[in-house]
Amino acid sequence: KDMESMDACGGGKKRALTSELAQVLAMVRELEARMDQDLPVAARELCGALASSIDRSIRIARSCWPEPESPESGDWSAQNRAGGGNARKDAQFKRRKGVPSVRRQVRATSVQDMTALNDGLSWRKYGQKDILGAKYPRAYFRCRHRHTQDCYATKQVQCVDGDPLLYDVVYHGAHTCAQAAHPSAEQLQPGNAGQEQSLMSARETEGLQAGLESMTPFSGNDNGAIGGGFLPLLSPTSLECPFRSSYAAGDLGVDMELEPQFEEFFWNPTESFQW
DNA sequence: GGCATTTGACCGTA
DNA sequence: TACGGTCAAATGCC
Repeated sequence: KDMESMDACGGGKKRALTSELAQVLAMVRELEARMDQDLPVAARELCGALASSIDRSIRIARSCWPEPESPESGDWSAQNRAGGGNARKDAQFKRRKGVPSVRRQVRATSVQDMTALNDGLSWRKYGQKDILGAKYPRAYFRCRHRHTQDCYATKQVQCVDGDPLLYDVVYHGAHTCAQAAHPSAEQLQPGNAGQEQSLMSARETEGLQAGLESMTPFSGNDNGAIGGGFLPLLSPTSLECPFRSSYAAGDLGVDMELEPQFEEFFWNPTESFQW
């Protein structure tokens, strides 16, 4: 019966679930390796990523085997309705043909933690769009060295509907600029976004965050700060998507959906790309 | 003044 | 034709 239900499930969800479970397996193996190497901090971060991935697997599974009485499954359905379905979003993410893309979901564990959005590379915001059916606008960034070094890497950042701490970050194309040669593999590994001090300068970091902050549909406050805290900037009605002007290091979780050809990248970034 | 962001307009794709 | 992605002029900040 489960298999019948699974058949009723969309092929995209099957693939997503399979991919998610494969990532869980890979992370468990990585966790084993790190424990053997006596790297408790790295192992703890991997645990965060694992938890996020498992959570996503559960959500996907619930969408295949609904639990009507479960408020979470209700939220999931509501999200699908609001967004026109994840399949539509996925299609948008894969829209550009010929340009490899990486979809990475970054979760901040608290409003104090936005380190997950810092990938150590220099981006410049070039646009923002309201997306049909999406609660929050999508911000578009491209490599700062686009014109000087012909680096055509871009990324899109969007707050996930229904989860103010979860951000969809979609990377298109690989960096070909000089800065791409500098980020360490650790920085590009899932879960390590905030562990080491970023190569991104303070101003660049602010730029990224300012870009994200600008996603708010209202702008009544200069910088979003309220008495040492931070104004939630994406929702006019609730404390959602709390982009802020500074952040502290902390635990974070990272979810990823990878194009097949990019899966290797996040686990062996230096081997998969010529930086 | 230089640089970054904002935002309306335009373009390509489905 | 609708929508997402990008461009580029306008604007703001340091």
